[in-house]
Amino acid sequence: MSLDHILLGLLREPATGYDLKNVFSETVRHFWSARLSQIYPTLKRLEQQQMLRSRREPSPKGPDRKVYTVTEKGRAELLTWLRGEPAVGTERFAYLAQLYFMDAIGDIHDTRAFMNALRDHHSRWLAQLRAVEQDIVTTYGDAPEHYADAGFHQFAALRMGIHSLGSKVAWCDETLAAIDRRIAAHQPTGAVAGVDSDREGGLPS
Amino acid sequence: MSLDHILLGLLREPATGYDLKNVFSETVRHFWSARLSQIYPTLKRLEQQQMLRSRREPSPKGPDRKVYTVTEKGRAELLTWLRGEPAVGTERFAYLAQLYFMDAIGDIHDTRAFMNALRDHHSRWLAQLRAVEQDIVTTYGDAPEHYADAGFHQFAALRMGIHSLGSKVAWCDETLAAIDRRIAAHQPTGAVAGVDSDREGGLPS
DNA sequence: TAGGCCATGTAATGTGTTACATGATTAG
DNA sequence: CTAATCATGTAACACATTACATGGCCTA
Repeated sequence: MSLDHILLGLLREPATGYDLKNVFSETVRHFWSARLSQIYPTLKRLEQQQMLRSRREPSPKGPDRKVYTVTEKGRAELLTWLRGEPAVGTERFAYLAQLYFMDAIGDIHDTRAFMNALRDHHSRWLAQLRAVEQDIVTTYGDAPEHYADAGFHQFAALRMGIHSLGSKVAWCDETLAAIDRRIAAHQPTGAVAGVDSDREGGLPS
Repeated sequence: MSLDHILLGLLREPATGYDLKNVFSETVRHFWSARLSQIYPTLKRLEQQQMLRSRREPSPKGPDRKVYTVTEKGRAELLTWLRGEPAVGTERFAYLAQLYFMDAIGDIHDTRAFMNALRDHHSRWLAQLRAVEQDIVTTYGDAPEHYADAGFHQFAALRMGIHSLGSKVAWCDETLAAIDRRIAAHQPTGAVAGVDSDREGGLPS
């Protein structure tokens, strides 16, 4: 149900599906992904449910714009969601699933390459978030407690990304180091292949 | 597509849907969630696609068990997925979306309660993972580079959870402290309500 | 004139959740 | 006798992705 609420939240001011997609890719993308082709039907449905209202406007460039506004009912729904419990427990990390089963390949070098790619991905993303943070701090100062309400909340969400990605980069480094020790420990002794590749050798739950 | 692959990965040994659900809730649950009612149809589909094969067996207790085994095709599919790029970019944090828009409530105390609940959740979960880690270290030693292949990979996945949750607890603490400074800065001065609650006052992208 | 951006969507398919339905065995 | 665990699923609905479809305006 969250895309519904995100769109309601984003519609502080009237906007079109296209506008929302742009705002999305500038901000919300850091913690949520959605395609334009999902946004349009969702807006349509929210209008049917009287959460939104729309009017058509001519556009300077391109076809008519369909501008959406939140109704009272929509705002009430947004507030209900915001006042509810934190929506936890649905996190899914597909790449962790890959790592978890990666012993099936039977070559630790594949795992190394995988972790390297992950490190790279996370550290690029972290750099982006840090740049956004720098902009904010430069413009608004480094005391978020004095930001406007919206800014304060948005900054807090940004900080979570920075903490979280930082810890993931650290984890990648730790794991890469362990992989290297593992490779070093096995390679030079000329150990018999398969000695350690027992697929039954999992961990206890 | 990932539940498919997770089930293929989990089926190192033949097992039933019910067995898989149990293993799931003991291990994979840390990074993926799925209900039994999703597992059954998925197994059925994988069998139709010749990734799995099944046979019926009488059960000591309860109805017949339907035991699934991975076929060559299924194993090939698993390996293809494992050798692919890390599956990143689909992370969704519904609670961050809530926080991001929470200024709409207009009361920072709601945000405080929210962050507190979040801290609580994350620190409980962290404690669980640390307990699992303790068990492993006690049983297998503290040098994961010497674990068997499967254990090594599983331990690495566990470590990511510990890093990541630790950073989230730290983030909650940082944010709670900022909230408290914000409350302290506004409360005693008797500032005019709304002075800081300009909903236009977001952050630049 | 070619490619990108503005701006709208639909159709088909795939994935996931919730609720419902059944029934035997075992431990307290 | 009651509740938990074992063990199977279906049906309806909700949510998301991919591919397809259209077409004008602006810039290089």
